[in-house]
Amino acid sequence: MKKIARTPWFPTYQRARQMMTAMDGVAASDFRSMDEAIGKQMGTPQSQVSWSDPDEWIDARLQGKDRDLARQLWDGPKLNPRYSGGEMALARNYGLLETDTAGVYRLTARGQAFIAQQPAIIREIDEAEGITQLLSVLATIGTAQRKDIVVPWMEALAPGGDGRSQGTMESKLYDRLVNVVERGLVERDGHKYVLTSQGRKYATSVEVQQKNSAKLTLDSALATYRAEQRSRLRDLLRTMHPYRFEHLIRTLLMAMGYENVEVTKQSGDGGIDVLADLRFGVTSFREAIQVKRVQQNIQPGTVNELRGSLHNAKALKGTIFTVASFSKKAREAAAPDNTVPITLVDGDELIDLLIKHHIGVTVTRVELVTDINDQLFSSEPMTAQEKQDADA
DNA sequence: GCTAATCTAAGCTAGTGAGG
DNA sequence: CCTCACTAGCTTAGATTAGC
Repeated sequence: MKKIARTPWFPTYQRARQMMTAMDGVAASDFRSMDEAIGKQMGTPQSQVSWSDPDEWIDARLQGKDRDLARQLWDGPKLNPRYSGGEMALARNYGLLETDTAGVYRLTARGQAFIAQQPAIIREIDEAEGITQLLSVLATIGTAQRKDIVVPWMEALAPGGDGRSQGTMESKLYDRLVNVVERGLVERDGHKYVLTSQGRKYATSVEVQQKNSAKLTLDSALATYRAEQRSRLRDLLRTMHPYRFEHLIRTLLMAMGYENVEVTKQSGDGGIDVLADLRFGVTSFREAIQVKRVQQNIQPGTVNELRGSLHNAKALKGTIFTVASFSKKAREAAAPDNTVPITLVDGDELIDLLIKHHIGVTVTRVELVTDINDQLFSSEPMTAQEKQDADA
């Protein structure tokens, strides 16, 4: 899966535009040469080298063409040549700047669109770099510190995480917050970040476009996933050992609130596999359960056999569990007039019960923000009516 | 066509200083 | 005074190239 928010040292778009404009027409080899010359002089944590003031170091540490290019970047757009990696990575990752046959950097059509701030390309990059997801998170949680944002943001990018550590994502988040603050989408007050009305508008417009399609994709993916898990459960139920199956039903009955649940002897059970008591207030009655782990649909004979042995087992009621299904005649036989009804539980219902009572399965709940109340976050002042409602 | 060497992009984290 | 934000540089995974 393609990771969202991949560009390292994610720059502000303002700086990226300046960098790309400055690099248009520069030979890629010249840039590489300057980058290498700088790289060779980088320090270590023990003997640190300062790169914060290019006016100081460009002349002292670079010569010739390297020096000229560094000057070009610094004197004009004030881009520190030491920290140009992010801008170049962005340009590379999204095909904004490419080398021509002569090895010279040229703005592509996409690059020109980006510099002209055309919404389509900006939105595409925002999407791939986790900006839109970040705005959504902020819209949901309101004013927040970075530490409050990072986990929900990671979840929004890749539910369950994508292998990158929280520390990594914290630094990525920092870069992206700087980016959205620069664009006026988010306002920063000390450690607190909050969406501006412009940011809210942008987040909403992106969401309205995405919501339907994203929600549909999610729904269909969930439906497919559920169907796959059910089908797997059904396969396992069909092949599991019959005696294990009886015990599985026993566990299920206990989870459902039955008492004194016992699996009867494996042979000579007169069609009864499990006995259990069901309590109703102060009284309780005995229920006899027949378990059929067979592929074929259950026929009326099985129903009648169970009903016949209820008396011997001192049971008032009977239930048949199967992994398959019941024939039409069997269903008729189960609920005739004047005699004791027999409850029938087929494979589908059984799987529902196992999932509902978490027997043999682990169920994870997924929390989704499915709608955002635009009115509540409106940039317009409150109307008199709204004020009145709020007070009431 | 395979392996080793080299290169590149991106992740990690120590250290420092600001904020509450 | 402690926690959090941020910088800066090292390390490493993965891709690419060279050598056999």
